[in-house]
Amino acid sequence: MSPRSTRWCPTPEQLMILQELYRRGLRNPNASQIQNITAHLSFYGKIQGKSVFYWFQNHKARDRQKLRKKLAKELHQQQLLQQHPHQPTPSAFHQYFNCYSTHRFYAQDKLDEWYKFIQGSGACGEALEGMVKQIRRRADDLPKDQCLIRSYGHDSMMIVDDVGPTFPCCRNRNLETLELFPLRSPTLKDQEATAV
Amino acid sequence: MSPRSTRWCPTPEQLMILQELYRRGLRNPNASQIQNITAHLSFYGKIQGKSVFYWFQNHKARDRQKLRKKLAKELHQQQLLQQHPHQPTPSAFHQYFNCYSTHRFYAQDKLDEWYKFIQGSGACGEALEGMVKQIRRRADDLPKDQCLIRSYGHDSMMIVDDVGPTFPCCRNRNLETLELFPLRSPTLKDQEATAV
DNA sequence: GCAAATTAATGATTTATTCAAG
DNA sequence: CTTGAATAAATCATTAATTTGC
Repeated sequence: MSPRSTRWCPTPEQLMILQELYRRGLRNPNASQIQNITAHLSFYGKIQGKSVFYWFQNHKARDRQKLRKKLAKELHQQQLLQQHPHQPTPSAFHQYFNCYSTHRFYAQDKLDEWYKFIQGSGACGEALEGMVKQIRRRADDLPKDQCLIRSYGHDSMMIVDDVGPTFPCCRNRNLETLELFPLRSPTLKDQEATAV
Repeated sequence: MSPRSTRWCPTPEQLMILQELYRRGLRNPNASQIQNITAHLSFYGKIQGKSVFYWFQNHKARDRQKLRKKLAKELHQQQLLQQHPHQPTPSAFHQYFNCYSTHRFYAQDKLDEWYKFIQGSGACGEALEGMVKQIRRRADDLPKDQCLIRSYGHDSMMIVDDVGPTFPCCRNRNLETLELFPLRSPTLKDQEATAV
């Protein structure tokens, strides 16, 4: 690890300003514009002109990329619908399972549901294979009666509940056992974050 | 439709335990930690793992948010005192705009007034930024010739309604000009305005 | 005092960003 | 550069708390 980061770390204010400028349509600031913006932003924290330049480059690129992906996906969805109007499609599965990531808690029966869904989809692209593998991997090292897995997607979900009965041992414990919880000491990242 | 509550309502004991864990530095409990905590907490009342997960997410986020706001306010206050010793401060604006427990109806010219005030305050705290965002968002889908803005309490939320020809003063005004108000300072505004 | 109206707080969800591995 | 995993931010929704008008 390098002792000092050489990389620009935008403050919330700086980010807000940049985003606002972008939102209003600024895409390719010229030299003097960059200078001006940099001057303003430096009020909120150390910053160089190149950072402003890079920020707009990156932001624009990623914006476009996102848009392209979205359109491609929609198009693909439509095509699939036309071809196999009543079968679960890979992209449907993708939407269902893999849109974006969040920590969620799912019970075993939800897992089974997913397997069925994958099977029913009749699809076996690489993406689905990977997903199946992931599910299996996760499921394998989970307890039988309740599981905690990482999952994705929009759908409403089954949550592991009633942990009580499954842990009779805890019933008689008192608060002292809390001492046993492995308390993570704040990481550097956390400290930075709270120090902002 | 379930008539009963679906949302976890922490008991005082549960809350105390969670807060204590947080105080000791626990921020992102992993799966097994969550399971453990849930088991313990279920001794004091019904609770699901996801609630523990969410609690830490929310608590951490709101903790940071509070801290950020405080720091930003202090910093901003200082800056204002140094730069514009006799200009309206954020708290003055807050008083002006955010009187408790009133809802008032404002016409377009009032909106303009607010923009000017915000502008004049030279302020750029989160609260003001949020307000500008709100105003803009609402204003965007308003009819061109009339508007009605309703403001609620501390949180500076504004809701815009269409109320028919009640405010003749607004009839000929046009919201587009709102977009042109400078975000932070005249120079910035000029830049992006030309860039659009 | 009380009940309706309204605000504030916070649980729950979704979306965006960061970060690192391949 | 792409992708998956982790986290943070933004937002939605419900409940608790507060205020207000009678």
